[in-house]
Amino acid sequence: MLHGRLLNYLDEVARTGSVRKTAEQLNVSASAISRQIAALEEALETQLFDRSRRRLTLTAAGEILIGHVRETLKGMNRAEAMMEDLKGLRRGVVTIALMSGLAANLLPRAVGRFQRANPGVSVRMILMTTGDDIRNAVRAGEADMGLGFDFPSDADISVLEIAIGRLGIAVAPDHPLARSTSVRLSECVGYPVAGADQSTAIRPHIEQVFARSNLQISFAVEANSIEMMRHLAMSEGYLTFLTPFDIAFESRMGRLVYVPVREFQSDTQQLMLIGGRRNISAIASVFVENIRTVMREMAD
Amino acid sequence: MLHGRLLNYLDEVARTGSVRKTAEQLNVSASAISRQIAALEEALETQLFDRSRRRLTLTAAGEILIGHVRETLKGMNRAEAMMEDLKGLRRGVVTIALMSGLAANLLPRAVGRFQRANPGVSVRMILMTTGDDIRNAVRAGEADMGLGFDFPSDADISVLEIAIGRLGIAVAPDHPLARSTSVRLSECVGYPVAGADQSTAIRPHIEQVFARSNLQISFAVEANSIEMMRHLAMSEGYLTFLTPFDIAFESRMGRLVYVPVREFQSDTQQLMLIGGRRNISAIASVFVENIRTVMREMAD
DNA sequence: ATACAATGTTGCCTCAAAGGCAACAAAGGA
DNA sequence: TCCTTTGTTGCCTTTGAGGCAACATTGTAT
Repeated sequence: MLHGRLLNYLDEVARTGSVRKTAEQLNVSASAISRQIAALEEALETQLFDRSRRRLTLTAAGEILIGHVRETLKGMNRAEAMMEDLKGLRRGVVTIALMSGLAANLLPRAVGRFQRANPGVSVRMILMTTGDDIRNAVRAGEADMGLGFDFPSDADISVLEIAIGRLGIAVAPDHPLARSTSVRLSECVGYPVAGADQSTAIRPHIEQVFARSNLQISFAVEANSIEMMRHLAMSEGYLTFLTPFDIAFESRMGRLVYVPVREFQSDTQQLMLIGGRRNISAIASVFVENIRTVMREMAD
Repeated sequence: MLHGRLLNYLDEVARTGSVRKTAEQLNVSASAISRQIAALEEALETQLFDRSRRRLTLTAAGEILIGHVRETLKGMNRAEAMMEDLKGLRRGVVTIALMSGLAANLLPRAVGRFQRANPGVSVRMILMTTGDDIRNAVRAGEADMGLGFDFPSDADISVLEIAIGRLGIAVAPDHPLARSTSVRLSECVGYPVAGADQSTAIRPHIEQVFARSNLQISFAVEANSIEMMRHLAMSEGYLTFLTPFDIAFESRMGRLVYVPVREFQSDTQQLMLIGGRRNISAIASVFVENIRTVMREMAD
């Protein structure tokens, strides 16, 4: 099996306080249990049980560990149940609601992997314009999960994965600033800028930082489409303020370059994958794991 | 170590898609990894990787399992870090906010165990009258955790443990109903009843069920103290509506008997242990684990 | 106070299982 | 088509987990 028997030993010994009772319960010898626990304590260089009286009682460190142990055992049961569920249904629907800008970058790879491994399961992607729409769709059960930036914490929403991205500039490889490893905000003025308009979530961030630096910035072009901003940067040489997530694909292709901006250091954007409160379906959680993987890959 | 190396094998193979790369990375032979994974798949009777192309790619079931694997590895790191923290501070303060009624039953045992193992750590118990007070105390950081019934879900609150208790009647062992294993609501009328008053959380539940059954009930005594109700049941022979949690101690001593009521079957009360959103301190999570254990013991 | 029963631990042994090495079949690329 | 690289398998070594019996220690009942 995946997990050694030590986990069960610890759980039962913590529960009964007795090595011999545990031994009888689990059909092993008492010595085996005693030895395994002693070895673990030595490996961790931490006393887990208090043996002063005749019963073994958990120490503070032991309480911490037993929490992890029980969480692990429960998790394994959940996983096994889900895998069992999966054997039946090889078809179904997974629905995800997301911000329009993310459609071209993050999702396609995740969807590709997923459907290659799971033909017969169709994926519905619902593009939305505001974060509130996404949250409502997830809360109402219209979507199994949602993907977007900076969702506020919410009772009926659980955060499945989170990745931080620092706002910076995205420019074509032949742009004067493309070779820098880091730029100041003052270096950005003077170049034609294509910016996100007032309807986007990024805009307030940008204005705030410019105001703090006492710098005046004028946008040569404004748009509510990240897709448009990417093209303006790639083909027309504009400077844009975006995060690495927005240009992941173009970055790999060598068509755009991301450069961090010093003043944006503390202004991070959080890319969040959210789900509803109720238990997610087996096939949906498979898809979740695909997205998680891609998100982690993009965070490097 | 606690967890076998298989966990790391799975994680790395899933990441790289290659057995040989993983072998080099982890300083083991490729055959060892290949065999372990194959053995696990046989034990689970489930294909975890797709070997159709040259690379190993996760199947749907594999995605499920890898989620559990990574959660386990992360959890182990957290636990180790906490245990390390613990080595330094052998003293500190843990603060818990709770409903007055719970003071006499659940907490003393948990506190006793905890302080016996951790002298030098003082425990502050703040008794409060309403659930909202408790939530606010936890949210504001005035208490490390809170214990009470039926907290509504809340963004800044995380549920650390939950135990369900069915409402029923609590009577002295010599009460006519004490020998029943289950009673109907109609059997309860005619006996003198000591009930919780309007300020408590239990009261609405009770009234609702009586109304549904078209039964009229009159309370001979009303009180806002569960302590008082227990004494009325024990010494004066009153019938009270309570949950097993309220009389756990007296039940063990044989001084009160809990009997389920059929009509209350679906009316459950949830005893919840809650914490704030931010990471809990090492010593506080030790205390949490103590309470969890006691809660599980009382749930049998 | 003493004898007894029960507990956790340790020494010695057995055996299963994990790991390493080399060889093999198959798949992808030049 | 040839060659490299991949995952796998057979055979062997080595590690470590488990069983049995004896021991020291602690709590309990007489």
